[in-house]
Parts: sequence; structure tokens; C-alpha cells
Amino acid sequence: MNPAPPDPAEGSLLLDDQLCFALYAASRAVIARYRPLLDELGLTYPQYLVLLVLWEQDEISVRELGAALQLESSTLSPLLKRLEAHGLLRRERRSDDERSVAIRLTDAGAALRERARAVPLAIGDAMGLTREQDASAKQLLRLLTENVTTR
Amino acid sequence: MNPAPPDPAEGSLLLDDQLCFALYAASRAVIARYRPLLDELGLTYPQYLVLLVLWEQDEISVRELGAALQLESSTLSPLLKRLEAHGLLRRERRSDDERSVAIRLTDAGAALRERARAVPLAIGDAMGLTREQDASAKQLLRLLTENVTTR
DNA sequence: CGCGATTAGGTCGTGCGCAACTAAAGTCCG
DNA sequence: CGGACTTTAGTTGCGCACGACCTAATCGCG
Repeated sequence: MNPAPPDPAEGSLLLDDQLCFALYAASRAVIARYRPLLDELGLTYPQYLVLLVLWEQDEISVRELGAALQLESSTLSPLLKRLEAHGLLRRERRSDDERSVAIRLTDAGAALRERARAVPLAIGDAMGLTREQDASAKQLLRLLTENVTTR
Repeated sequence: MNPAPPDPAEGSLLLDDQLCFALYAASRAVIARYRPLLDELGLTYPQYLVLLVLWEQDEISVRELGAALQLESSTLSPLLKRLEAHGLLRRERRSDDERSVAIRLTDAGAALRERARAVPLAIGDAMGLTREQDASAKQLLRLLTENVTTR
């Protein structure tokens, strides 16, 4: 027979009982799966996430971008500089509030969207989850994130 | 009414449709939640994972550790050096196979286990998932990891 | 108006995480 | 036996992630 089912309230120190490890391993595995696809676009995974946001909404501040991706400016600033150096976006201080920096896609950055269309399809295929499993996972992960960040 | 439910096979480029982002954000949020707890033990999150393995099985090779945590030696080698510098473990070449390095806990490393007992309890509490949700999340994440790494 | 508090973005230091590469040790086979 | 191949750790370079800290701009309140 199997051992007793692990209780999340029980506080096991076994690696395989830890949801956190399943999460950490899955996240890295998925990102690894993205890597060859994103390599072709010359992007890293966090850079791809930034572009996802910019493809939805051009003209955004670093602060807003950080809020969308849950990343600090100390992470975003160098990342945005690299994307700017690659010619995908521009950064300029806003005239109405000089503290704020407006991020805007260049034509090259906007054009990359078309080449990126195939990426979510390929990933969705590799993930191999049913529509229900996908939705259920997303829901659980959001609940978890919400709980863990607010309490 | 709500828009049509997103289909994982449909290939949306909207950030909030991406399971990968929910995963990435959740993983970082959970690790952030661990941080203050692990700070008290003088550990980072990956170091804590390494100790979880060693508390289960003392005397393990770098290779086996990498297999358990899905990490490369290029990640583990410096990490293990830091843990050794902190006096938590020892590394020594195996006499029967000089390529291999045996990792063994010191007394201090083994003793840390008792102080770590409270960690999973606090995290489980912060995650705030029911036993069923916890199990379901773990199962989905393992399926996802499996699919994404093997195909 | 003036000045302390807040906000936005940035740099710096540290520790992952991984690809590419290296060196050394072990294995396999003619 | 000996050389090709494989395996194991390790180093290096680069790009995150984040905390601590900094500067400049703006806000708020007396």
C-alpha cells in the first residue's frame, strides 16, 4: 500500500511532498521549453514577457510594467536597456512627470509580434494539458499567488 | 458577460492567458514568502532545497543531487561551495571513483534540520490551500513538468 | 511658498540558472 | 595494452531577481 497521503498542514521535510518544489521545477522546465523558441526571436523569457505586455499596451511606464509582471525596477531597468540596445523599444522621460519613463515599442519591436504568434501554440502543445487542466492550474496558481502575497 | 474562455490550443498573446506566467509569478511569490523564514536559518531557497535532500539522504553525489533537484552542476558546484564555507556540509572525492564528489552534512548541517521544522508549516499556512487543492496543484505541476521535459 | 515625505527609476552586490567549455577519471573495445 | 568515447565536476560568461541604497522629481501640508 501507499504511505498515508501527505497533509499540507503536517509540515513534512521531504522534497517530494513540497508543493513549492513542484512549482519551482515546473517553472524552470517550462522556461527551458521556451528557450529554443525564444532564441530564434533573440529573446530571453523575461524579455518575452515584457513584450507580451507591450504588444497589448504600447506606451507604459516602468512602474506599470513592474506591477503587471511583479518585477522590481532593479530587474526591469537593465532588461529594458538590453531590449532598447536590441532596437525593440525606446525609453524616454515623460515631460509631464520627469520621474516617470515611458516605454514604447519601435517598429521592429511591434513587428516581432507576428513572429511570436507561433510560440504560445507550440508551448500549449508541449504542455499537453487539456483545456480543463490548463484552466484549473491557472486558477490554483493565481489563488496561491494571491494568498502568499497578501497574508 | 465574460469573453469566451481562452483555449490553451488557441495561442493567445495576452499575458493573463499564459499559464507560464501564472507559474512563473507563483514560483517567485512562494520563494519570496520563504525568504524571511530562510533568512533566519542563513539559507537561500535553492540552498534549502539542497538541505531537504541531504536531510533525507546523507552522502550523495553532485550528480544525484542534480537529478533530484533538476539542476546542473554549474549551478550546484558554487552553491555547494557556499554551503561548505558556511560549515553545513563537506565535499570530498570518492576514493572508488575520483570523478565523483560525495556531499555529506556536518553536525551543524544536520542540526539545522530541527530549526527548519517550522518552515513547511508556516508556508503551508501562508499558501492557504485545502488539502485537495494542494494535491491537485502538485499533480498538475508534475504532469506539466513531465510533459514539457520529455516530449 | 517652503520643506519634509513620497514616488520613480536607477546602480550595485550577491546568488542563482544555464549554455558552452574544460579537465580529469573511468569505460569499452579492438 | 591503448586510444576513443563517456562520465563527472568544475569554470566562465551572461542575464535575471532582489535587497539595499541613491538621486531627482513631485506631492502634501502647514
